[in-house]
Amino acid sequence: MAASTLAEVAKLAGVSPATASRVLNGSARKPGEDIAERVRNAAVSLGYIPNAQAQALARSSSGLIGLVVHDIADPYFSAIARGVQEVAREQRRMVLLASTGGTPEEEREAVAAFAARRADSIVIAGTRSTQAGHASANKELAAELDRYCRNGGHVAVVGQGVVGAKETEGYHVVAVPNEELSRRLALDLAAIHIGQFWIIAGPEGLATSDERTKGFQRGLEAAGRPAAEVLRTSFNREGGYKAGGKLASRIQALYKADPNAAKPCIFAVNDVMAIGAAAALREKGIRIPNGAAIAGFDDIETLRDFRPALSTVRLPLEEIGRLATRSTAGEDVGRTLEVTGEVALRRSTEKG
Amino acid sequence: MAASTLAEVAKLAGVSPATASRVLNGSARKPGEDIAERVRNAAVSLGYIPNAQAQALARSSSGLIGLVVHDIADPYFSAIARGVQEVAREQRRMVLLASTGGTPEEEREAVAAFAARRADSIVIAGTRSTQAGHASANKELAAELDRYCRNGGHVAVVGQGVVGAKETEGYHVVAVPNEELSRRLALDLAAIHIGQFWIIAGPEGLATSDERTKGFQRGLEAAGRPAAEVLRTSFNREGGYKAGGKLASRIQALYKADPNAAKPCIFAVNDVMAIGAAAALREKGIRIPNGAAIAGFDDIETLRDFRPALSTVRLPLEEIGRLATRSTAGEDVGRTLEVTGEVALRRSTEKG
DNA sequence: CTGTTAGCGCCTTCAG
DNA sequence: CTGAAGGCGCTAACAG
Repeated sequence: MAASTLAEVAKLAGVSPATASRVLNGSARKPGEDIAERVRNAAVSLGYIPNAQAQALARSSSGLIGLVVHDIADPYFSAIARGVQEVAREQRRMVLLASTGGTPEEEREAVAAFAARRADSIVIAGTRSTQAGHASANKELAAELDRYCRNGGHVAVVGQGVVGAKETEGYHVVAVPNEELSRRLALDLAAIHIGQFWIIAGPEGLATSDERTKGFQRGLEAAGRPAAEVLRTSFNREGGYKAGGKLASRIQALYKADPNAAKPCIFAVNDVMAIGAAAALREKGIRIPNGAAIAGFDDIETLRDFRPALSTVRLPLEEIGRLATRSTAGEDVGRTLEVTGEVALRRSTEKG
Repeated sequence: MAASTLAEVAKLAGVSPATASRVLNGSARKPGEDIAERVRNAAVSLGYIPNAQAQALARSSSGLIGLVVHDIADPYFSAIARGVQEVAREQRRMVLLASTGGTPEEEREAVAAFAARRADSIVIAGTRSTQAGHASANKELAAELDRYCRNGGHVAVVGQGVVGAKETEGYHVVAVPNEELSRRLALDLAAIHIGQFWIIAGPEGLATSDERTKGFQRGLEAAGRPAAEVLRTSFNREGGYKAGGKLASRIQALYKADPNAAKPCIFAVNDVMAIGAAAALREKGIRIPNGAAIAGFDDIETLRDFRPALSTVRLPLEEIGRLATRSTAGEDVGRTLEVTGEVALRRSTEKG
């Protein structure tokens, strides 16, 4: 027993499929109320559900919006996803989800799959990687997107543009001022901490991580402080934990050499890493903020109840998702797709 | 410039569309290698991307799997979503996402939308509500699902079955033993805590919340303890925070009346609520676990670094997502779709 | 093994 | 205002 079709509804109502279509779906011209009534009744009694696939094929617009994230379980991405989902709902469209793991090659696959499904637009929330090994995959991703746009697709990239993507029609970037914000964070921290700085960063070439690292260093420099040593690790909680473990030993050595040494300050390029690092420090007996200060980036909602409260940079994640989605839907959000954030100093970096 | 079609590829290769289709897509019989080669070249040079909509229409199978959650930014759901996504990828299918907010009416809408898109299967991860006001919406949801199944769709519901849904072919329930697990949790807690118990629960009628509450009460009873008083609030962090605030006053009163009163123990029906409650208690100066013990449910990954470590019940969320997805894909996962969890006692409910 | 012929379910010109 | 006809892009029976 298959779902009933428009033709069946039409037959039951004693009209032509064309008329039935006009009644049931949003057509320009409305048939007479009497006949419309019959059609609607027929539709209900048959439990008619329009076949969106067929509609999409006929009007070449699917009402689908593709969302690419690294990992939907990562709170950073799920917050953005919520924003995307919200707008999609408002616009009566549906979200197609793809978690990729983060390589440009996987993202290209996802984009291709979305293109195959004729998604009207695509939002890419993953961060760009400029690692040498990813050069050719990046090029292919850019090519794929370019083709998608030329075929009338709209794409919005969160964070920074896709490496090598042409600024074609329909290609938007929701810029996140990572560098500027972490520069400010560094400035604020340098004002209260006289000790040494360390940065826990993601793998080299990960754009978001690189930008935040660079901005932080610039801030330190502006404050007349020496550059921080950078520990590279994976861009997630585990990475933070490992790096935290290493730093713990160094911090212990520091205090052993000089019990009155100035308290060091750690900047992890995202909150999840900061939390991991904090866990490692705690395990080694280093208390925060007494033995070391630590700050993150993103201001992940789920992590706000963490104690000591984590200093971080608040990013309007949901809003980013909404903005990205709107920008692909023709709604002119204004040329300036730059979002803003703000430094949030809390207990984890308290003085003293 | 529209995307090129199979017909164009065929023409360029000098073959019929049928042949081109056989080469490019997974057909049973493979054409000769020489001609296949030509077709492939033509496809590449035209940048051919098969139109999944058209394919779906023709073979009446979309490769789509619909996922219904209350809120994708809630770590409980995003963990399940990760599992779903994972399996979908393995099976080369795509995930359609719908966040509903949690009412049966919205879920019905989502299911209808998935049905319209001819999703091959649907996974519903939200919790059921048996509130009186939801009775008719539940009925409609059940009817919608039933129809979907009769039309050949597969559905998997996480947690508990949809109220009133018929046990038709293609309808699976991934049962979560909420009651049993919280019963065990209560038993374990009763063994170390002699004080009073409180339960912070969601709104009445929310199945998951009700099951966990009931199980906990049963456990207390089995341990020879009086039933715990239940505070109903919303099923999220805010709800936990509010309830925590109320309890804080009562706990303070308790200690004021008797400075040596036995420490009370709070069970929040999910981790996110527990964290909210803990935050409220802390703000009112009640320390955990010294002034009060608290436990949650779910063992949310992002919350594991919370201190004091939260006692909870570990649920294999990702596995649940995987299982649900597999069960809808014909892969016979075995009749027993019951997952298991385990009590995890940690510092937040430490004795003394 | 290839090509031809019908659809899949719907929308949208066109006539009537 | 309604109905008939063609087409969206692809697949799956049939012929050849």
